[in-house]
Amino acid sequence: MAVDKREHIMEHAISLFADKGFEGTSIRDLAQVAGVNVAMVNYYFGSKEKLVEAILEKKSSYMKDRIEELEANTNLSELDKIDALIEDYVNRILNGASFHKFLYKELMDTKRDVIHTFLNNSFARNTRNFSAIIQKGIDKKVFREVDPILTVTSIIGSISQVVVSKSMCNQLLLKPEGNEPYADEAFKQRLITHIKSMIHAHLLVK
Amino acid sequence: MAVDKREHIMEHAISLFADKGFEGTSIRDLAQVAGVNVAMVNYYFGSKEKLVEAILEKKSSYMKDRIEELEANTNLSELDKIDALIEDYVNRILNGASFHKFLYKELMDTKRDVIHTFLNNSFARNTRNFSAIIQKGIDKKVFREVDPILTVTSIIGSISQVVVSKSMCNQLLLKPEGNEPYADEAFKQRLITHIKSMIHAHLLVK
DNA sequence: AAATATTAAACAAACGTTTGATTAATTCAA
DNA sequence: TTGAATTAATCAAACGTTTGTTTAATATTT
Repeated sequence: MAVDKREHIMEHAISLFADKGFEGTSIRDLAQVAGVNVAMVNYYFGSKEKLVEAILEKKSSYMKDRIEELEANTNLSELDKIDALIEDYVNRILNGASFHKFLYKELMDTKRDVIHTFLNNSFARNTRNFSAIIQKGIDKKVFREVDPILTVTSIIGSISQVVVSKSMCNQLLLKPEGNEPYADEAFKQRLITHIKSMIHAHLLVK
Repeated sequence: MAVDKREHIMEHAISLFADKGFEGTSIRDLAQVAGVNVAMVNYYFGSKEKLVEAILEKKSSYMKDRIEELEANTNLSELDKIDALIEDYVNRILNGASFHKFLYKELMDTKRDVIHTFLNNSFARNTRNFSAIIQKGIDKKVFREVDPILTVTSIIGSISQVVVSKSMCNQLLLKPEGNEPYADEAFKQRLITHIKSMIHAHLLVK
């Protein structure tokens, strides 16, 4: 049961950190929500900060492998690779919306330096690797001479913007408060379609 | 000196809240950085939370007025209005990068309910008003039948993504740590050019 | 002199963490 | 397979700090 309980605590921590922030979530809050004793967090993870590191270690190879795999793939066209990445990003980010929100908060936060640096490097490397695919398409003269880094920034930014606030999202979709937009397959598809359409026009059109 | 000191405290608060978060910034931190006594924050603002409300009240008509003004304007084409808004957003957000980061964190955070609700409504309303301009362009058959809400989401998301982390931004621009990318006029222009180019292709091309 | 601004000190509450006792699970010789 | 020995897990209580805030005295302005 030991491993299960660790993950049980981590899942609740992700959701609380996403909504209330790291400092905004007390270990007593977390313990209560997760249904464990206050001492358990320090027992299993050593400290509140190490809990964050454990969460990142567990969850954070994230898109890295997928991007590098696609970058190396020689069968797919650059446009196919970008389409695949758009789909993957939307699915990964929307399915793990709380985790992504939590990542984002930590990325913005300079307080926990090791974590801040780690996340900055991860995000920057993923963006760079992704943009290398676009650059290859430009070199092959399949794509227009767009700004590869900022194009990737727009893709990630489009998805992240959606995930920043559930209630803003519901307002924009004209859904009632309490709706779960990120779990809605139709919305996921709508977002994928929009981003693909925008990026295709951006990359391909004269 | 009273008003000046109030604003002096607010400016330092914005920058600290942006980097360390609301709960991550103690009043003692703030007082020291701002060079005032700990009691001054409560003396001038009443509480730490009311300090946030004062900051929002001061700074947060933000883009609302500009969007509504442009929406009502009958001289400009829809495309001109969108271009104007892209420029305004980039300039406003990058010039007030700390403030925007702080806004974003509060938008993501559900802990302070009044503020969370207020910001959600503001962001949603701005997005809706902005998208109404796009909708009008679609109705006039000047624009393609794009997704207006998600198109605005992409514009705002593209800019926000840049502002989320200064060190990620510097890494991507191949600038040394410590560089101030948001103050760089050339980068601002590069971002404006990219977004305009992407959105134009998205809106206009068959 | 009255009102406003500033201060150091003190407040209770909440914080992350540790403790020492208790229970549950596992190990392993008989 | 049993039952003592060892380890792991859980708990309530307490620890020392830090937190936001208040106080009461002092300084400055008006």
